Amino acid sequence: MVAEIDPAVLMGDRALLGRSSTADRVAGILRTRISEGHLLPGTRLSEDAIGQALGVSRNTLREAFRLLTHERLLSHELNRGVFVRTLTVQDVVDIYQVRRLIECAAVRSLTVAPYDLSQAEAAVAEGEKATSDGAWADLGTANIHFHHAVVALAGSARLNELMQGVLAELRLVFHAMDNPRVFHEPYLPRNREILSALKAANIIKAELLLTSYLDDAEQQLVARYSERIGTERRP
Amino acid sequence: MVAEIDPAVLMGDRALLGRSSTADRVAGILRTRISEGHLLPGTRLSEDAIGQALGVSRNTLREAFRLLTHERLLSHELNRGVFVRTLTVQDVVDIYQVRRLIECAAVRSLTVAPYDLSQAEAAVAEGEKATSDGAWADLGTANIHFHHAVVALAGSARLNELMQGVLAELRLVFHAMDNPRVFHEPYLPRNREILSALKAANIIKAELLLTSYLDDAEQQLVARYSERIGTERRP
DNA sequence: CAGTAGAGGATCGTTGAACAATCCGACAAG
DNA sequence: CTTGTCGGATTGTTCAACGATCCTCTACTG
Repeated sequence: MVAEIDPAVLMGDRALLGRSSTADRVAGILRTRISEGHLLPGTRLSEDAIGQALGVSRNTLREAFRLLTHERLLSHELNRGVFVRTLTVQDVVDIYQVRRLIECAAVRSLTVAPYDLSQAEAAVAEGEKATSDGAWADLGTANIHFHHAVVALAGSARLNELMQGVLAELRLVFHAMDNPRVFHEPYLPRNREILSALKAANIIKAELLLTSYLDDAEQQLVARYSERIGTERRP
Repeated sequence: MVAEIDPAVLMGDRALLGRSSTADRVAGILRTRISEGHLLPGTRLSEDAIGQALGVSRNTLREAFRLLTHERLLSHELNRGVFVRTLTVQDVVDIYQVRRLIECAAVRSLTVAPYDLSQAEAAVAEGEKATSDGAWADLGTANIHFHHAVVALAGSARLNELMQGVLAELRLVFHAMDNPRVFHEPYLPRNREILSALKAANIIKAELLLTSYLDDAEQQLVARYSERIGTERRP
């Protein structure tokens, strides 16, 4: 009898194999364009124009739109087309409500000692590198990575996905901040502080730090965002 | 000047008005068919057959499939088609991990006294009516409604939507229970107990009850579901 | 002059057909 | 029993077309 192959070995390769589909690739392109701020909120995405630009059919493009609409990056208005989503202040408040509940719950769920903080550690390092490079947009990304890593501690695929979506939405709001440095930089040391508390297995402290972090960010963002929206009424 | 109409009055009608789109309606039909158990997990949904049966084009049907795939009710395998999702035991575990975190977090977030328990109250009543009618499938639905109401206490649209999806997935698992009565009935009084604790503003007790509820349900479901899957290997 | 009605153009929603790519099952060969 | 191959069936993708809907601009009426 020949030695059999452990099926688990091949599991990782499955993703490489299965991922194709033009619609997915188109969605990926648009997703990065949006999250990097090249397509600003409110922009209308014409099926004809984009389909022609990317060289895909309208049907395929519509499937890509559908994908991004469910990720809340696009909003779809019947017979009017799709637009890059414009978040309301209420959306921002809801996003932070979700973050408060889920991130804190993820931290509080850490009872067994050996939990893996390497992702969170890496995200903080990423943020410190971005700071020393003066790449403030990357700093925002690193902060997002850190909080994603915090949620990942709960070990739930569904929660990870939700958080990924929520944080992608949050990026749309970040683009309304005209000075990313003054907004993002103060939060980097706070992330490291949270990480330290987690390392020390001081769950209570970590949760308190996290809560105040989110409260402050929300307050700052809402204040800045609401006045920003007020000035943008006239295109 | 003609008397003006209060805009709020028309808000309710908007949903009726705005909802069109053949794809959405098709998705709705399939969604209820699946959640009510007429389409069992593993069933393959042929584009040709269903498109012809519902009288819609293949393209439109594919948009509907895309919708339901993102709701995790269908699984889409490239070049093979879409199937009614078959959850793994790992999925069930993840679903209960999500429920534990979110439902408990929602309860714990109740600090201000006047929170609205009418939805939860109604769900328990719905369950008691289903029990007295002997409608055990409705009892399962009522239990789901109760826990949805618990999450709704957090007041977050995004959390509500997540929970709706997770509970819809859970319905797929429930259909694998051959005796819905013995599975669902014991949980009804526990829901009422949780409701009572909430009414008395005893948050800590409510959270403890909720945790043990979810632990028990998960354990029972995993045990029953894993052996069920084992027997279904041969079609 | 203001306000409304209507025509026109642009875009979307949906359909049907077509072709290539891929998968599945059966059958034959080793 | 396993492996290779073939043909049918289904999906992935594109294209063209038509009706429906919305937006804008014009012209008419008071």
